[in-house]
Amino acid sequence: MTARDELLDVIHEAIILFSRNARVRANNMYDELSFVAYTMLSYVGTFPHPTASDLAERYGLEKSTVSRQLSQLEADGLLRRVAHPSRPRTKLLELTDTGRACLAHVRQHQRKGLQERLGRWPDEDVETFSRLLWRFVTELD
Amino acid sequence: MTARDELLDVIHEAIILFSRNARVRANNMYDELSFVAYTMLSYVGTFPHPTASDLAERYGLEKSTVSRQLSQLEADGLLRRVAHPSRPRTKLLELTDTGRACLAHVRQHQRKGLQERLGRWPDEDVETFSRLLWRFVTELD
DNA sequence: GGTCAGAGTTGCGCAATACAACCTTGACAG
DNA sequence: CTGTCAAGGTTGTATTGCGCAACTCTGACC
Repeated sequence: MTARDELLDVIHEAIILFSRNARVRANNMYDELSFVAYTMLSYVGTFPHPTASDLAERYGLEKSTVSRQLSQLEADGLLRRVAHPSRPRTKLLELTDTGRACLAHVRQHQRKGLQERLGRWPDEDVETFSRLLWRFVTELD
Repeated sequence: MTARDELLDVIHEAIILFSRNARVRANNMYDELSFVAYTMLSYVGTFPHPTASDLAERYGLEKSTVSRQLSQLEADGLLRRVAHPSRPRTKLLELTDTGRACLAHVRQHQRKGLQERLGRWPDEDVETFSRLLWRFVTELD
């Protein structure tokens, strides 16, 4: 086993801890939103007027899954599905005011949590970590 | 919003992608093991003769969840629950030969996958990423 | 001897997800 | 003009992972 292999194993174990962790902490992210709910709201907040299919593609989910999640969010008054101006079967997603407020609130909360977690990290490490982590998650061909 | 806040937001979005990703890829990790199954086998492989409670604590899971997963693994012939020499109600976990082989196989596969994903990363970045990621996931007080 | 704590297991229910079947409507071939 | 098809979603059904609460043992301690 090469030195690089050992690094890969550390990364792999870290991924597992990471995922478990995320799953556990996910559902009390902030007790107004579940992990999935937040994920979707956040996407709509960042890329205005996406379709359900966009979401499905981005996160590798089934369209049925996305559909149901969106129904829930709509029922909760956090987003709307509005008709596409030209394509009739297509619906565009947009946040309601409540949704926007809720998102901002949770984001604030998240940022604070991360800040605490990285409290003693020097800026330089945070910068490096952010860059490498982002490269890692988007490195999918 | 400070520069650090922006980094935190990148990290946060990366975490989301990461988790979604992990969840999706998790279940066809290698079609012999589920994500949870692998997680537990791997732990037993690394820290010999743990108890179910050790697993629960490590991964922040309910003991009931762990118990059921272990039953499944035992039924599949991948591990055994053997009596603790002195504490009667306690059971120690150990891999069967099949379990060990299966674990080695999946690990090999994982390593290859990671290697491809990080193919063009210089050793130095892999080293840094490994170190920071590990620090991050274990930074939980 | 009676209560208690530790380690697990089981009953029950929920949430996220996939897969497959279906609906609706525009587009395009003949 | 009609028939087939693809795009975008929704609904039926089943599975999986998980938590909470109740329960079972069994040794320990007062």
